[in-house]
Amino acid sequence: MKSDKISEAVVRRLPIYLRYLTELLKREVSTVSSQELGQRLDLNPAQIRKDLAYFGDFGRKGIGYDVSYLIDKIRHILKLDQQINVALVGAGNLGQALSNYNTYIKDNMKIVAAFDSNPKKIGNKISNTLVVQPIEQLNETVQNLNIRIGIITVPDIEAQRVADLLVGAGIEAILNFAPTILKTPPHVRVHTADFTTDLLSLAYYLENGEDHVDND
Amino acid sequence: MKSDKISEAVVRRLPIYLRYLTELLKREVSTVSSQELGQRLDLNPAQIRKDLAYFGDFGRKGIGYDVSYLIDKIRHILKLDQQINVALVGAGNLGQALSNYNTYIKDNMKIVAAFDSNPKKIGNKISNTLVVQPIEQLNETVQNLNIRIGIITVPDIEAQRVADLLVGAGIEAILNFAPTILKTPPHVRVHTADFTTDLLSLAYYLENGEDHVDND
DNA sequence: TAGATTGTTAATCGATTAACAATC
DNA sequence: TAGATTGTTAATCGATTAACAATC
Repeated sequence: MKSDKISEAVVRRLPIYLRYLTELLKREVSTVSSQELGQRLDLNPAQIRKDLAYFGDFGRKGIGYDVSYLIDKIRHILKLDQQINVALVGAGNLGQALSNYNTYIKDNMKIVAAFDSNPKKIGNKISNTLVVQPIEQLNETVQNLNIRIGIITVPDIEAQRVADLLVGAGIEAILNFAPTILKTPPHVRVHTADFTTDLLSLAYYLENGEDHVDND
Repeated sequence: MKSDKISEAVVRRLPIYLRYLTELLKREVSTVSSQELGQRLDLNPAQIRKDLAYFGDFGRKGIGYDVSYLIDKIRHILKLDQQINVALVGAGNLGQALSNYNTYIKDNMKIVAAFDSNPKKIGNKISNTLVVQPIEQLNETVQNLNIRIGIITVPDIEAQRVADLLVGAGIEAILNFAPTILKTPPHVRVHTADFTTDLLSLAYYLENGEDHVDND
């Protein structure tokens, strides 16, 4: 077992392993090799072995990895062996879309509260179980329900203000869908899920429709 | 001016520069230095200078970058000086959310058609201008409207089938929101926008709520 | 001119991949 | 035993950062 600082790149691959392993489990596959994993996930087998070896000796030489055992281990590493409560701030279209993914997020991570600042939206049901609360109630609810992660799906201009609220309420991590670089204290982890960046950068890779000249 | 192979990391930063520069333009700031950009965007100034220098000498020593000029240049690099048409496949909650972002995507990239396989959704209006078409019409519409990018917001199991359809219709790039590794020919660029990965990996960085023991 | 800031080279840092002994 | 596959070290590759001459 190693215990250096684990790189972000490694951590981001863990959920990808977890998802595919869960699929294998459902198909009652009991063992898998780094080779097979790599083929399916478009990753180098050595990289997969190395990633996993950071956390322990989970495999068996000559055999591979026990699917069910590895799932348990990764879930533990990701702290998903306990339920993690999540707050959604912003009950617009995107927020609503995410709340419906609750079913997919069967990994012990659950959106347990939704907030919006628009009075018209307060009291609305989004998804089967979530009722939109006024944002003024965020602090109290976060503490009562032991919410540890916040998802921000509000418009750009409100994002920083919401982040401050979440941080003030004691949240530990934020998933930010607004295209803003949030300023947060160092103990709060922020991941940015900005699809406009993904989309616009795609254009770069299009075939040049126009002339292909090197103008200065 | 350089002209090696540009790394993916560089290309992904271009839209980030573009967005902030646009904000500066709106505020009538005419010049900006790599230092200021770096501060605001949480990036190393040297990295910003290097990124931009791959494409040309856009700055002026002792002065910085002309905001308006740099915007034009980046838009050109990203091929956003022409309109890029986009198709949305999957008119569920997420697809609907994205179609409303059309206003935000003022950068000449526009969702011009939406498709779904669910007969109940055909004919529905999503966003102000988009009417959901049956997926059988995808091939024809993509060709008629010169659509070059496809966004996949269908359930996991349908994602690969839809990708095949898009590729068959001659699309050049795909933004995939389904948590599936798509198999596509090498000339088709695929970006994955999988927020479940972002969300689950956040859990890793939470403070250990449980005991902090190194069990084997 | 003096101060500021670029473009670029060299140095550093980090991540991926290859290779292979250990061993099931 | 022979074949397969891990865990890990070493080699490679690529990306970030520091430093500075050029110059506005």
